[in-house]
Amino acid sequence: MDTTHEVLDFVHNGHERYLPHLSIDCVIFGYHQHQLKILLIRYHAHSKWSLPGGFIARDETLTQAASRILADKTQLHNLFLRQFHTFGDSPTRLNELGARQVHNTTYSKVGVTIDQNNWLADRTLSIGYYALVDYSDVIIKPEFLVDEYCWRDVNDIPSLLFDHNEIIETALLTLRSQMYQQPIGYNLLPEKFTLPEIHALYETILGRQFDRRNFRKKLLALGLIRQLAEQKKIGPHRSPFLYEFDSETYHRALEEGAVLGF
Amino acid sequence: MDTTHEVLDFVHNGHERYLPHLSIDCVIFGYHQHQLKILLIRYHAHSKWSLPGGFIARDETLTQAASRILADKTQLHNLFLRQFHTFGDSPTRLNELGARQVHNTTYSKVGVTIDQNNWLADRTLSIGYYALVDYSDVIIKPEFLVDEYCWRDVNDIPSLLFDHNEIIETALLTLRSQMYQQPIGYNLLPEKFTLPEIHALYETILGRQFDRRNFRKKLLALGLIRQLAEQKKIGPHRSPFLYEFDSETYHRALEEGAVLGF
DNA sequence: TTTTAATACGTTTATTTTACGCAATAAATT
DNA sequence: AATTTATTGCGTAAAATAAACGTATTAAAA
Repeated sequence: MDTTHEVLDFVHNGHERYLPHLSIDCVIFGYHQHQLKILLIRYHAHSKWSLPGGFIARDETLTQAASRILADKTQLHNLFLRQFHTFGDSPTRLNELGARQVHNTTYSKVGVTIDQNNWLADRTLSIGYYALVDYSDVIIKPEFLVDEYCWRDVNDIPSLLFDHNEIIETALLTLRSQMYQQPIGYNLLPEKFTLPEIHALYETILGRQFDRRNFRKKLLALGLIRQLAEQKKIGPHRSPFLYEFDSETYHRALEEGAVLGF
Repeated sequence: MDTTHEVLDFVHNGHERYLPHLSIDCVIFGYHQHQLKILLIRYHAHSKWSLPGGFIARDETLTQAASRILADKTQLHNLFLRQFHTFGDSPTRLNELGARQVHNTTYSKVGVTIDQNNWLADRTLSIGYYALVDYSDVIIKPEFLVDEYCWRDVNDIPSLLFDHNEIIETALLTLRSQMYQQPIGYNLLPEKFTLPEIHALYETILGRQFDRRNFRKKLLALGLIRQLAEQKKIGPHRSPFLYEFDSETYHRALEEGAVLGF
């Protein structure tokens, strides 16, 4: 939606294309060099930030909808994306009047008022998805109704609209718990990577430290990674070896789980 | 809904009370004496069985809706109940014509046809919840539109309506994975229970064996259970001691997780 | 050549898990 | 009353895993 005309059409006829009462909210975790951030957006004329989200088209699957919304925001495809919870308990979701006021602030940009009968004024449950991206790869495409974007550190999230703080909390718990069981987030590494790189990835996402030497032993023992003959040049220090994933073990671990057990 | 009149009102005016496009499906696991079963229902005039489910009232939270639906089916309250996934990918959910035919078979009982514009004919996503009950406690209340009920062993589930087989598969995976992390299912035991009782509970739900002696050591080491002075009389064999939960450790384990690690 | 800061590749110790052995006991059987 | 049977209680030894840590190697700069 890039023009006033498109937004007006969405407000008045969106319910023909999208399912009402349901939205998707995306917690997009952005990892880069020892930092884990979340993409937030600020809708027009709002002071509070929100999670990026969208609606489910009537003719697409739920997974397609989530992928499309994620791709719209990041311009990236085939990202790691997982559903984690559906939110329908918060008072801010039940209070239609409050939700309508929030929408009216946003849509004031196109001079339209969401009345009680508008489909956007309905009570809406939200299906939460989380994604993992390298935030240095993301190119934000400005959206008509969004004033600002930012990457905020997971430990420094401000008070957000609706129940979005709770959504982030649940997403982070899910991500961390799943990362202990499955080889998640490996799409954040290049094809060939060094031990310090994958080590930093784990430490950052899980928010704790791992002994370098035990970490290496564990991944090798699980057969998840394979050491290559090549080394990487990294400035003034000893050159670390490059590793690659053993794709068979990797995919088996994704399906059946491979307990890291640190 | 017990009468034709109530059903007709539901078909024609249900969208005023309930959110369209969304349903809740409940996988009700029934445990009893070394058996784990799932409650299935057969809607009027159908050959295939389904999961029990329902809709979300406009003025209740998602959790309230799931609890209400579960209580309606089992006549039991305060059961262990958890959301596990929202389903919106299956072709049987996207194909509105197919879904409408299924509804028409059911509602033929009251001589009404669901037309294309009826709210029940809309595409519907389903939020999956699972519950754990002692099936010997359950008193099924007959419903007007349901011809038959049954408890089927988890290892012997027939082909069900829509994507309900997939929903059960996901529920079972979730239940088992969560049971390794948290003290789940303890509401299936009496206040004071014996080691063989809790041992059988774990073996049955997780579908594998645990060494009796190591199992006891583990639960005691975690501080989850406390041995009492009392013993239980069990016919012709040695009297087992009774145990109770340490409620502090128990609740901490529910929140923070306590890895069983067998 | 020495220094610095990083990686590589161990070894040792502690802890946890797994596999069993065997005595105790309640009631039925001889 | 002793024996048998099926079960529970409690322990120990071995194996596997996790945690802690030592030290040589290496790349480049001082």
